[in-house]
Amino acid sequence: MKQSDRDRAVRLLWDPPAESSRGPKAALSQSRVVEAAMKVADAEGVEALTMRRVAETLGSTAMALYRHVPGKSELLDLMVDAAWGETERAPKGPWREGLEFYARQLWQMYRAHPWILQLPHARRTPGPRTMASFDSALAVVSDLGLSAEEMVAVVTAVGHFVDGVGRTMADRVKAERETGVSEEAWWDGQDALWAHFTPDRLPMMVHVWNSGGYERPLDEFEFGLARVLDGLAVFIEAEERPAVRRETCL
Amino acid sequence: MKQSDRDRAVRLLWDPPAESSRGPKAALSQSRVVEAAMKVADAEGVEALTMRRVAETLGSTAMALYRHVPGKSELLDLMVDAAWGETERAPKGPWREGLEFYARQLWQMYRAHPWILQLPHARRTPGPRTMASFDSALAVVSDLGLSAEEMVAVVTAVGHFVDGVGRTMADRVKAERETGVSEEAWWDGQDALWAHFTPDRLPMMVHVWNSGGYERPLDEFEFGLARVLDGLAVFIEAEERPAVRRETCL
DNA sequence: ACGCTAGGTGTACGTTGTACACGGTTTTAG
DNA sequence: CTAAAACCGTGTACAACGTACACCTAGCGT
Repeated sequence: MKQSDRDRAVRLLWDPPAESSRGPKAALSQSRVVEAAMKVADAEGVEALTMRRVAETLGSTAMALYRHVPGKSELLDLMVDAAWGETERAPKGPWREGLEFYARQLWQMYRAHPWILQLPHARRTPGPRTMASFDSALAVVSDLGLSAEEMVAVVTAVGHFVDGVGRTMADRVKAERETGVSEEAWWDGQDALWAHFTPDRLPMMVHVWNSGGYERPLDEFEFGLARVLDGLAVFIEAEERPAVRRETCL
Repeated sequence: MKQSDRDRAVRLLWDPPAESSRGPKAALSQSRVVEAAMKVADAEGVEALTMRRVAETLGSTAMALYRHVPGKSELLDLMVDAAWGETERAPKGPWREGLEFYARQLWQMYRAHPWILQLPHARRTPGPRTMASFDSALAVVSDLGLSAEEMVAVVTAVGHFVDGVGRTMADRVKAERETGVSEEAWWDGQDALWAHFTPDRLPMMVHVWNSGGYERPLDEFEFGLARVLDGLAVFIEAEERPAVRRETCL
């Protein structure tokens, strides 16, 4: 990606597009394209999100979209920021409630728009609404005597956990939509697989299965979130914090 | 996916392929194809993983691969299980060391084969090596008086966190490979973006930035893992455990 | 009234997974 | 020893993808 492309992406997201007066009245607009694209992705998944399909739902042609959006990549940028725009900012108050609120907003966004988790995340130019949400999360942990690095680490730790559960959830939603088979029905049909789960090979797995460990599974999001917040509490409320400082991990 | 496809996928992973005696000597084999595919994915990313590209590295043609692997989807199944085969089983011992070991094995696998995190995960037929690793993780938490559901929840919570950091890491690796620009250099070149980060819009973000919160970031994996394990410790070592039971979250 | 500008269309290209028909090679059956 | 059967690898072909390019048309500013 060239510098010019990056700057264009920034303008696209941060400077609202000026509408022109000349030429024929536009049947489409940037926001209409973005909305239509989100509807397609919500209903049919990211793999159905093609320029032709979006155009079709708008009663237009693929190439018409390019008058309102520079390309598919930038369309995705706009869609992601629009999704963040639907989240609420974390409120001021006790850090634990605030972080939990942030996590639940994230989770809700991923449930409404699971395609976000199937998109590449790094190097995506962050939009104003994305940043506003992150800013509100930082505010939640701003009065705890944490260093700036620690504030960032705390918020991103929550984010990483929600990303992890979210991805699993998104994959399941996608599989159910594509196959029309529920998660439960799918595993029930795997007799050929179960035959290989023998006590000599997978002792714990078989034991857990026979103890009903998969009949009423704990909610993965609720359980994990509670643990993560407990762990952050240990860190935040410690008298002296360990110095877990290193160069960037990558 | 039809039942026959599922059963075939199971056989593919769990029953070692019998080699045939008739016909010309095979220049390729299933394991050679899988190895070559992993090398391509490691070096060039999952988007470069095309049948033609894999065949090319083997000095063969795309269609030749179909004699050894039913299709691309099954090839991915085999690749994933092969990657799990490179991990070590978590040792018996104190639960915290065991879970940490499991998390580090996961992390190491994701660093060696970041493409795993870009593949759909749900409904992938688990192979023997995948299951063996999971089984060893269950064994680590088997003597703590947890219920079967809780054992599963604890292990998957760790998995979800590592998945989350891993995905971020994988995206960064991919972006660096594709663009040839390091993460740091990329953000340095985003002057047009920084111009929009004003104190009135993003007060905390600007404050954190000015306090050097991004100069020496904490290691996201190490920091988060310590918090998650702390949180699990609170749960595991509690006198009475809360009953966080619900129907499946999805 | 005229021309510039911008919106929308149709065609075309290279790349993907893989179905299908084919030709060559080796082992087994008679 | 010969013929058949089984198997390996190749070449061609198709539909779907993002999008470059050339084109036509509608409407505002002069």
